[in-house]
Amino acid sequence: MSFLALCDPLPPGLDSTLMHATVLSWYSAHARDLPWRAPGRTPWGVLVSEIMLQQTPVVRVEPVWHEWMRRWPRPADLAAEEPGEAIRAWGRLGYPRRALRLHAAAGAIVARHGGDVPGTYDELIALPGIGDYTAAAVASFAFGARHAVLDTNVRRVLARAVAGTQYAPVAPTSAERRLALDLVPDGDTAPRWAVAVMELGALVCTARSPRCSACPIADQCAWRLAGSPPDDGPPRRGQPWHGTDRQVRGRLMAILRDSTTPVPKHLLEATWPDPAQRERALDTLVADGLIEPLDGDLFRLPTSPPPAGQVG
DNA sequence: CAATCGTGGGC
DNA sequence: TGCCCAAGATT
Repeated sequence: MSFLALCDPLPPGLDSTLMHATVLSWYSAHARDLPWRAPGRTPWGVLVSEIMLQQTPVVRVEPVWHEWMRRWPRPADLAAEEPGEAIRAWGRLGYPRRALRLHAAAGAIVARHGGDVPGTYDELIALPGIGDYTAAAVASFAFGARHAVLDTNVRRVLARAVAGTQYAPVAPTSAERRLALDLVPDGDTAPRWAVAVMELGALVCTARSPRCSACPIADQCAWRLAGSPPDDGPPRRGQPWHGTDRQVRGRLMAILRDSTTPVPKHLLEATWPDPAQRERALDTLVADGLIEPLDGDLFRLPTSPPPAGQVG
């Protein structure tokens, strides 16, 4: 049983009121001026930003987000577009399945919700590509709901400040969820608290070299008060890259993205020397609905949505 | 539940 | 240079 699991509802000695005040004050002074946080933001803009930000840094997302908002200011605009155009406009953000799922989510928003992004967690998480984090984030940021918005930043801040460990567990635990929810203040401060903790993790309480000297809660941080002990958990495995199917898929997608006309298969052969692996990558991309095979050994980005239920 | 799924920048 | 990491979701 973990340290957190022993604490109900909050760890003894944790002054959550002080933590709220300190973090919220810090956020007022240091929050980044991001477009999806601007006063005129729409729920759709928030949703698009959250999907793009999954595993992708802010600096790379910003220009693509602007272009998407310009082209597809409402869910219905994207839904009316070919899925391949969403994939193309995704550019090099990575994980292009997100673009396909976002396109499918736009369709579902039109079909189920009259074209308006739904405001509840349950409705949001039912959309393709939206999981626990994104549903909570959109419900909170765009609609003011009270949720535990548990992303990698928040998990790291709470692991350090409250649990006293350098890193959060590999996967979110029920104890983490309960702690995060218990810490969300009541009333209309909830969404601001959520974004403030996230921002603290992104700018100060970073994974590798935390800037504790600039941290507003350094004097409350359990990890720091314990002498910043190194993580004692199992080593975190990095994902292999060179030689993997992901690398091959990436190269194939790059070619197809950059071509507005169907690409002959022989032009794809230059991407990878191993024919078997190349074929496998091509097959899985077709199966994923990310590319479309045509007669005559031609391939292109998809012009019509994959069969219902396939995107996911 | 562990594996899979892109990409590029910083240290 | 190679490794680690970035607002996860899905099966």
